[in-house]
Amino acid sequence: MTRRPTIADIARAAGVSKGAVSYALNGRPGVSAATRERILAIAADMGFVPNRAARSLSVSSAQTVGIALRRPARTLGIEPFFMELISGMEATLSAGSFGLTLQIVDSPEEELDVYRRWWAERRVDGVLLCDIHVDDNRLDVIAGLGLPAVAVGGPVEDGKLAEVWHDDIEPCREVLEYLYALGHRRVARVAGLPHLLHTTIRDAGFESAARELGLDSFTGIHADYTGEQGARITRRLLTAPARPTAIVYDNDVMAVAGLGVAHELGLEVPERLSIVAWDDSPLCRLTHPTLTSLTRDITAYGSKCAEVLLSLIRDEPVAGEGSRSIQFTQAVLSPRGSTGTAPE
Amino acid sequence: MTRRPTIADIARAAGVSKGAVSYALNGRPGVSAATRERILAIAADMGFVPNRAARSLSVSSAQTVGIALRRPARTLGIEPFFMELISGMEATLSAGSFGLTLQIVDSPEEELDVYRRWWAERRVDGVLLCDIHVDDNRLDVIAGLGLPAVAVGGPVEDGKLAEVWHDDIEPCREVLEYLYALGHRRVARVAGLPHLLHTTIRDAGFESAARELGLDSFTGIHADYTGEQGARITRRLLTAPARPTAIVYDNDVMAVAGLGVAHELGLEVPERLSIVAWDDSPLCRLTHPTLTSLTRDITAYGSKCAEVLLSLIRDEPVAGEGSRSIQFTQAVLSPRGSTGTAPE
DNA sequence: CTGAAAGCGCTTACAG
DNA sequence: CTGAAAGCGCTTACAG
Repeated sequence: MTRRPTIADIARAAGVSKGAVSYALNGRPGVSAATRERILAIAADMGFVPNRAARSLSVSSAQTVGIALRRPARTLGIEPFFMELISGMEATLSAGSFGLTLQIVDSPEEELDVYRRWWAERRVDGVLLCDIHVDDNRLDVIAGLGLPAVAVGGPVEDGKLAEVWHDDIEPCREVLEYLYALGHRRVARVAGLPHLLHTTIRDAGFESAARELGLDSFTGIHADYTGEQGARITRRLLTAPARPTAIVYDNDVMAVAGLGVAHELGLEVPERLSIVAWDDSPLCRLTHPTLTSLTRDITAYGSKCAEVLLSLIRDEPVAGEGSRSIQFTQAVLSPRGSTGTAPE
Repeated sequence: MTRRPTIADIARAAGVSKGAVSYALNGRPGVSAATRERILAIAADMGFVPNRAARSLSVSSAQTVGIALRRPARTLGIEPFFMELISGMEATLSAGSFGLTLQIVDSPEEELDVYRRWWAERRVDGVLLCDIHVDDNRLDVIAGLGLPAVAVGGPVEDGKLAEVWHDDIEPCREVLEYLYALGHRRVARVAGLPHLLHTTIRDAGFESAARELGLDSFTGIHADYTGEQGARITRRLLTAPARPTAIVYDNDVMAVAGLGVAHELGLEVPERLSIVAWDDSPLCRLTHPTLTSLTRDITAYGSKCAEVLLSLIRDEPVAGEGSRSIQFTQAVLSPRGSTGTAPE
């Protein structure tokens, strides 16, 4: 167990004051070039790394960002979305030498408690808010604390928090127009949780596109992103009279489950049923046929969210953006094997 | 932006010294019951939460545990394994009011740098080591630092680090005996990365079980856990002469990809090909047919690893364990739709 | 049982 | 340009 050197050790070795060491290490004026060099050399030689807690206590900054994830562990596990998102966030954070603290919570109340505690403990300098709800009370609480935060999703556009979102309306239209062109007139959608903001946005987007195209029927049923519900609802849809010829899913997991049900019922995909997934994880290329899906770069999205949060924390303007409501690249359709012309 | 109260504020309000407040808050002797009550009431009233950095600096403990994940983001995302593992760890850590710091790294060198930096910064009190390799040099580095750590996997049994592992030999035997009983004589395995310790253990386990059972052929091919490689190798296996009648995969993702290839080649599962997955994530129940798999409770495994690490950090004996090499419940076979009697 | 003081390892005004 | 000192918010021996 090696001893960890402190600035006092360096100061002693260099024959200067602790203050001088601090100035030299932080590239601030107050020491001559020669002294600075000498101090830096000694610090490097000793393998000096500043004690985080001491630094945090002095500058009142944790150099850490927090993320609280709700969802039950089992759901989180299978959703490639979150790991990809976190990977992207983490890459940007560690490039800015910020750490990421992760906590998994069971309820909205617990989540708010975590934010309050983090803030009170000064454990984090900011937070990344996932799964934005309709009338999300977290925004008020966090804005009330004065804790820098970025809403991962939206747009809420109430000005309380910074947000990074993508247009979901246009992709809805793109999907339905594509299916329409393939001859589909009865389309169903297995949607996400109804209280999530992006679900309601997609609800509206699909509804209006379906109306404008004049589809014979468009049914939307809300689910919880799990394979179980995806399978159950698909089974119900496919065994009803006048079943849909195409189903659009709000995530990849439910789409894979839906494909399984089609196999189970002996309905060939895409000959007798077309399937479209939202979120193009590797999961969509695992199946046979591969799944047509709405692709977005989730890792890049996570990076962007982290980048905006760092700007906020550093009190800098967000690079290249005029407002705190930032639109990210929208999802685009990647046609694959699971979609084809509608059966007559 | 509310002001965060400090012990000085409480001391002033209670008319006592900061020391007394600290004793009262931490349940230590040094204050009368009456004073303690009063201080606690005032603290609660002010919504006092101790500043983490100040506490850490005093007691020289970060109340935080670190985990560094290697793998490319894309692979991490789709592997349900890691999110489940992290969920389990996090639950135990937050129950012990420890935080979890997550960093994703690109190379073994970077990973070691992260540990060294965490240690030097006193940013974490211990680390959880994933993906234990054959001749894993991380064990030496971490033991050298004197950083408390738990190896998630093993057994390495060199005594350098605490470890939580499960017997992989017996499950290998269980799978092959099961397939043998179903009449399978030509079995293949799509294995994990060859430098991972558990891969080599399974290699040996399968080899010896195959020999003892007297299978006609047992082929093992190493892969990288991705769907792409799982699919490619499966395609190669199934198009070769004297193709196997059953394939065992080292993870769920490759097994799902393998099932896709079977569909693609028009080989009915399980009539003409049986498939077994290792690690029973919800992914295995998403497909049709559902996948027979080796089930282990990964969330509970993560919890156990965190529990052992907390014991180490607190310098307590590990509850109910005699040594630092702890065996966890082994995986058991969960037969589902993807396995059946061998074709004649 | 209680208070005043020193210390954890940094940063940062403030004098020389 | 440099040094001595105070301060961040806790904890903890040490006197009374």
